[in-house]
Amino acid sequence: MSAPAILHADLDAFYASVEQLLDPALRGKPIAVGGGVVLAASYEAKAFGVQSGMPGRRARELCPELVFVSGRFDEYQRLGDAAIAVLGDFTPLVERISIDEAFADVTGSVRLLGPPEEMATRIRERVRAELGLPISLGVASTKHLAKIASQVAKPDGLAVVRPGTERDFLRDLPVELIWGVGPVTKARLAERDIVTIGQLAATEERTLKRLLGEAAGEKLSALSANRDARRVVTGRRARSVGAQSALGRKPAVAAVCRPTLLYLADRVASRLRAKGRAGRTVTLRVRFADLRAVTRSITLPAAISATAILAEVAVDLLRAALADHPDERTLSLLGVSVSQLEKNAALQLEFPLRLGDEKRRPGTGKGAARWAADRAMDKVRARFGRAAIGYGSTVLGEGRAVPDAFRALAEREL
DNA sequence: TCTGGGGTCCTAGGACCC
DNA sequence: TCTGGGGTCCTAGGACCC
Repeated sequence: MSAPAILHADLDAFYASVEQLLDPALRGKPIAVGGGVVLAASYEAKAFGVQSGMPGRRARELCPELVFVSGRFDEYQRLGDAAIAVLGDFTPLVERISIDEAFADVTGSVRLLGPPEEMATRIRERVRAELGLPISLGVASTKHLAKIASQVAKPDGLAVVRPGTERDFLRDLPVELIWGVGPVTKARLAERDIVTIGQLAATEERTLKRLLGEAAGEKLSALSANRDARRVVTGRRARSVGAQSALGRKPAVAAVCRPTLLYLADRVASRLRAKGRAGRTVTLRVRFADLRAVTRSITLPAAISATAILAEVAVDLLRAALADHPDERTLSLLGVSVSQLEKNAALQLEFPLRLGDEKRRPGTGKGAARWAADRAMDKVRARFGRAAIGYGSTVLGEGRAVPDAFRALAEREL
């Protein structure tokens, strides 16, 4: 077997590129997808400093001629899938990271399809010819290097790190190009005058562990010295499911909290049911007016996926969180997530509704009735769409910052 | 110039068990 | 009885990524 050959593919300014593809009038112009918040910006807009996550007002200040488009989320999904599928024509070992990004291990395809660099070139040509989209590729012997290479290649480029040149390639790059080094770690390293990956590699692992913790120290020590043993993994499954909503500034009263938690619980629980999964740990996230966030969680004796039960647990957790913060009476965000996922959704039929309740037989009692009601609602939605029937969605449906269709794009495969 | 939503992984302390 | 050590689970918080 020849040297490992890993590709990392990354569609450039993906949502914005799709909009410019579908509407030629937008090409060459600074555009942003979104409105209240910038969900994505074209390269022309980025040149003005416009970034995703930025408030729309701020973006307009930076770039007065910025064109806002509302977003065609079904097209993003379709084209993202199609681009990743091109990788699948070169190897079955494709690990999708997000809607617009994936790793591919082409080591086993070299003999049949040629050098990895040629495969990368053909992938870029095909995505351009068949889909009309720019895509950047990195080619290297590890995931870490391939990912950095694709960032270096952007926009619309190809970068190859040849076997044997890895350490040279890394030496003068800034530490923040390492996957997992963000602002905090960067600052902590800078205090020790560690700025480049070469300097990081020259630092004792002991020192890094003391500075950054056991796991982070070990990881950075390995990555900086080009010891990346991670394999490309197909079919990764989500380990948690969540939903959250920014509220602006809302009083912490039942009239606000209950419908919001019901809506969030419904989003989470219906996703779980659709995949025949359920989870034992429920985590509630609260952010107060000052943007300080706290979480409260509980691990249940059995996994759940019924909307009403999840909502009740979330309400209880919120009560506990508010009791611990009696001064905070204004909320800016609520979130609900479920983890410790299990395969069997039917387990919840035996879950007692209240602590101390006796065990119910499967198929009887309130839990079963609620589950059956949820299933019936799921079926109506499958035929007529999500808005046809529901709990809190109509309460919050209008005026929220981000459309449900965008939320769905960020969801991970369960 | 603190801004949206969906995620992953790590740490640290406490409870509990052997 | 006291002391020590190891392991697992749970909870809360935090850094980071797309």
